[in-house]
Amino acid sequence: MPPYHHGDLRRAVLAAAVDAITEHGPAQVSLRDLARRVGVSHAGPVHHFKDKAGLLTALAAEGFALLADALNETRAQTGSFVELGVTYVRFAVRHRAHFEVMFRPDLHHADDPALAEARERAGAALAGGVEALGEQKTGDRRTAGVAAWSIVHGFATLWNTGNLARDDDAEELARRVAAMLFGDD
Amino acid sequence: MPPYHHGDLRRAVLAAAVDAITEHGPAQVSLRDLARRVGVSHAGPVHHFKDKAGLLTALAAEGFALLADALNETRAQTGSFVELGVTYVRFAVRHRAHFEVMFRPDLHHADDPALAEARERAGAALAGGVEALGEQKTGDRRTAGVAAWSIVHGFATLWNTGNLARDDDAEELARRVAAMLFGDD
DNA sequence: CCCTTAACTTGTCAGTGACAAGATTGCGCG
DNA sequence: CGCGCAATCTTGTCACTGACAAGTTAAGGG
Repeated sequence: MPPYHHGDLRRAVLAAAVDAITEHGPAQVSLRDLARRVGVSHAGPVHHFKDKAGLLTALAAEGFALLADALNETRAQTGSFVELGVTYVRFAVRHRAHFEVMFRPDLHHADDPALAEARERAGAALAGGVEALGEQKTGDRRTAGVAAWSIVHGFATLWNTGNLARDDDAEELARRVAAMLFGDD
Repeated sequence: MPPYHHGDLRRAVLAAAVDAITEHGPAQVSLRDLARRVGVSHAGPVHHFKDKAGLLTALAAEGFALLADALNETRAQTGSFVELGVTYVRFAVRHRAHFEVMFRPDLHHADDPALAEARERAGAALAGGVEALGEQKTGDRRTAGVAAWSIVHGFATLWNTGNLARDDDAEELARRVAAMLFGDD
């Protein structure tokens, strides 16, 4: 007989959600299935997330936080924009479930402060990497930032949706693609 | 009393789906709601699409066909890669519902031949635009193609998910971003 | 030791996707 | 002209889902 109190239901449900989404995509996960996986009654998770959207919002926030950490780490280590882009792509591939939920605002509670803050942090980390590029290469800095984000985000999305040939290594191809944007810095 | 046979249910349901997805996102559309909008019983649409996934697959195929047409048209008119990219973005913004479904393979019947063929056609149109670029600019042609697709797809996705500032004009900003990839050709 | 409150369960309701079986209609073919 | 067949649509049903309401259990501060 399992104990009445799970102990760390919130974390367990989030982990189960990652598994379920990785297997079947975010569209087909159900709160009830997650509850079953974790071994808890069908309304258990509701207490922690309020909503299905609440669950996915929490997942998205966690994802942005993880991304921000990863970006800041490679920024501290290399200072290279290309490697920052590779980190972005690596995150998207390795944390596919998080990544898919992060950019699906129709599944979120748009006003969630934790989500907004985490998103902000990740955006700043990415923008900081573009700052490091010389002025002559980037032209307008804001446009350069949008271009940088676009190319790595697009690559990650296309890779994850199976639109790029799978015989390449994602990171290696991403490195060559990112290098095409701003010379090879 | 409406007639027993609708006449063009397939087209009507697809159109209703576009409206519904534009309003509420692809996650919350229900076959039953579409049936209601069109004025037909809840199982009517099933006959034409078999599945919910079948409906979305048909929508995606229609989207790829429209995109291929648009790309081929501007390719015939300008031959400029930048304008091809702008066309890609314009399509994504103007046909948001189609675009969202097109790149969500977890909602499709992956083996649908019509979808594969339409996707093929759009891919070829895009690749053709990159061919036109001089060899010295592109380096490896395959990598250049991936980079081109990535940057316009990423921009379109970020714009549609509300991650880019809305005070810009999408097409104008997209033009500047695309121009950053291969000089300004 | 109590009692407040967080954590979880049980029960229920409307809405959904899928399927089966029946009703209606248009159309080809004799 | 009319008969029958197949496509189109309807009605009925089932298991599953998200949301909510109300009850149960346990933990921890006073």
